[in-house]
Amino acid sequence: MAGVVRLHEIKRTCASCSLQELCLPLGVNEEDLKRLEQIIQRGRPLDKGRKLYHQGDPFVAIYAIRTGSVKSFTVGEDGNEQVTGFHFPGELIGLDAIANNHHDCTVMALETTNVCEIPYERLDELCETIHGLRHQLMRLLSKEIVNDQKLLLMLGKKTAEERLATMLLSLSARYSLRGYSATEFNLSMSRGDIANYLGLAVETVSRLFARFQQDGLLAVEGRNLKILDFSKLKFMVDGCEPPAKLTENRGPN
Amino acid sequence: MAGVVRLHEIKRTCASCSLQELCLPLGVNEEDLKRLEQIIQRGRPLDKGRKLYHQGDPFVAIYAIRTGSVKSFTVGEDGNEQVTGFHFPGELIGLDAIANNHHDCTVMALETTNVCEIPYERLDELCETIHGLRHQLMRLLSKEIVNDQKLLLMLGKKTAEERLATMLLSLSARYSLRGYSATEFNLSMSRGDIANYLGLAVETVSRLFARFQQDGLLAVEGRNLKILDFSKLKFMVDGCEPPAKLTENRGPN
DNA sequence: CGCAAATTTGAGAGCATTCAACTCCTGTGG
DNA sequence: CCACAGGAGTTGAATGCTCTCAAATTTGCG
Repeated sequence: MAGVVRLHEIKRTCASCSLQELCLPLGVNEEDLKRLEQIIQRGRPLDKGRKLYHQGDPFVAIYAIRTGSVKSFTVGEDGNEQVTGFHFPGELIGLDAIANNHHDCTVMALETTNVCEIPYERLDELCETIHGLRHQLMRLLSKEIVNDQKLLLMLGKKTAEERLATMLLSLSARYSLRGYSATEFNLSMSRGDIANYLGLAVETVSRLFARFQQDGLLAVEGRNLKILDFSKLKFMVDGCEPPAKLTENRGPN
Repeated sequence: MAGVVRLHEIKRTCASCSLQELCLPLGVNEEDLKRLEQIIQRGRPLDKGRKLYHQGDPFVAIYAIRTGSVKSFTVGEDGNEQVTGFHFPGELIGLDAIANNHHDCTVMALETTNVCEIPYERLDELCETIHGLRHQLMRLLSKEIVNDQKLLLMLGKKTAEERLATMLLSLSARYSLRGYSATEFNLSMSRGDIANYLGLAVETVSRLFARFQQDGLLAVEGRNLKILDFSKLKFMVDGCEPPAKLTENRGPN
């Protein structure tokens, strides 16, 4: 319906997409890629605050972020939110819906965001014959499990300080992978989202940013962030000890 | 090598397995099931404390618990453990290894445990032609993501009390699904494992058990557990409010 | 039976939360 | 252009939940 003006941008193909290597096409040959492209739909941009899908929505498709960023969160029966993740270009979302045939979380745009919609049934059909695609999809599912488990480790054991440091380094690494600066970037999520995600109070996050800045680790100005001391941040994350070689004296096997 | 005595037990088939409906075979027809069975290996039982695989081991197969139970845990660089889950008959483990081609956690038997070993490459081959199998595998992967995210919600926001209540109810439901009593069962994991899993100190868990018992919610005696008041436990888990209908006055979409 | 590990119990300390007030930023309407 | 409303973010003070340390007690197993 919209003008044809930036059709070239909207109809961008996987083959020409810079995110190929992070996304579903990884490991799929050129020919098969064309078949994949045929089932992918690219709608209009999602404005900030708009939802891609709601918790409870029937499962129809999975989505890849093309530009922008989103947060996903679940709402418990008691009504309060838990942010389960932030997602950036090249990342696949909606995979949790395969289990129960409906989405278990809501996904909301943190800024203007473009997504690729991949109807699951048709993707599944393609998986039958395209081995690489099948495997990459599995890998991405598996990766999400690994990620969640890392997050678990974090929420279970780490202090507020360690949690924030971990998140900042994760963001930095992800931006870096996508060709952006690893040291300076803009947070697309609010302090509230960060706090919720990390299982902390907003005030605590605010105080931590203040302290990190005071300690010369960061330069923070609203949502603009500059990392000044990577090594100290990493030091926080790893606990305390440098990678010591543990002499395993545990049981057999 | 072992005697032929209980061969009938060891060579038990999927078709005759009572866990069929919880496990990989769900949605696979009889004929295809035979093909699946052919690739599955059932080794000797794993004694308590033995490890099924180590963090870092190359990825060869996924496993289904047949009898017994296991815990899975990751060891951070700083050396401390995080228990990421407990697994019971019918549950598939090792799925996290698909992502990076090596296991990201260690799995240890909590009691004598039998597992079915399913070589991944051959499973993948079967997935090519057996649609139901492919879909079930995806579902199980997805389910694990959903589970982890629920756990995240728990560790992020809940109090110690709520965490333990949540875990007990989860165990109860799982035992019940497997045909055991929902109200009385034996914990195969130590207090330490529980504490670690829930992100609490051992002492806290111990005190909670004492308090729950004192409040008439449970009867605890070592690892034997009887749930006396389900509704109160559920009440704890849900936060506080009965399923109130929230008048959603949020944004559009 | 006896040691070692697991569990329980007690007391005190600390980190993060909660409550409260205030500032800053943004967008809207006069 | 400016005043104002409202949300987002910051800062301060006090409470409290959970942890840590310490020691007693029980359980499991050789």
